[in-house]
Amino acid sequence: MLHPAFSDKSSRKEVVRLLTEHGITPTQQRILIAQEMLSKHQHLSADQVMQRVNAHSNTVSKATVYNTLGLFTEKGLIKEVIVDSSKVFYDSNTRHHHHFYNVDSGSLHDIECEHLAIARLPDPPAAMKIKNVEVIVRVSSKAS
Amino acid sequence: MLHPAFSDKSSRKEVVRLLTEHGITPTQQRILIAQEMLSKHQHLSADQVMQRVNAHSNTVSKATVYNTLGLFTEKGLIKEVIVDSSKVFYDSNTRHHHHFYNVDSGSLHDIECEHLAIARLPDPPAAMKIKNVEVIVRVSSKAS
DNA sequence: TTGGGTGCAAACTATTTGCATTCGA
DNA sequence: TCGAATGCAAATAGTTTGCACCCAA
Repeated sequence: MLHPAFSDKSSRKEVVRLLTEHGITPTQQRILIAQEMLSKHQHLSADQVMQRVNAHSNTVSKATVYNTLGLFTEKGLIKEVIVDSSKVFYDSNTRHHHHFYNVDSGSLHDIECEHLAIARLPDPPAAMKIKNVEVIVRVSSKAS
Repeated sequence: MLHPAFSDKSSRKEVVRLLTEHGITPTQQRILIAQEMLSKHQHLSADQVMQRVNAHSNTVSKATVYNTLGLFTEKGLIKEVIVDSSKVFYDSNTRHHHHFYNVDSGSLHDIECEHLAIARLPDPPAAMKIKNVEVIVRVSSKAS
């Protein structure tokens, strides 16, 4: 299941359209980062994005990667996943869903919403509204 | 609801017994940290523990606070709560439960297990076993 | 004496910030 | 042109590590 706006490895033109639609000025660096991040459903850390974008050339600085991923998140292009205290993951699947987190390998797997139901969610504290409900299922290898 | 082993603000003697029972050598610093952390059900960051322990005296270093909280977690005296990319919270409630996380104030509130049921949890990936299932309900003030 | 346990300063890592430079409309 | 975007360096904050010291066997 790919990003709503994509059907295969993102062409530059598709990426430019998508950024524009989300109110993001499509610059050279942002296009490179978006192509890497949105080409398929995946969970990448900022550092992984940095490495992939700069695998051949060396055109995007670390600060720009961080700032750009933050911008994409704010604009709703991607989502942050907080499961590990040591780093943030960015998820190109923006549909509401949950995660298996493999604590041995550090890898994430989606749990589609229709495969996990929450019954009896209590009311939030007074004067608060629910922003989202996230389920993290931490797994480890049976051996360990 | 207090820590299983406590009925009120922890006395030094109670803390020493609890540490010993969990296989932790009760040193001066560990006792101070345990008294602060375990006196009631609460969610504190390492930094908050540091400040409280050293509020009057200045006897425990930052590294020792981190190492000690890590040790307590490993020995099952407290639990880590990962809801915010900027810091880890430590929870003196070791029973299985979930959390409301107020993204405005950064405060956590327990959701007791019996108030939240999960239906249809899918099987974990092959050769993996479930370590825990954690639900985070992020809330914000209705106004914002 | 000696070896693991303890505590802390310093190191490390992820992330953010400030500002001079460059780019895109 | 000119404000927005970028890149870099340095700052920051949370956390981890390396090593001196201590204590029980």
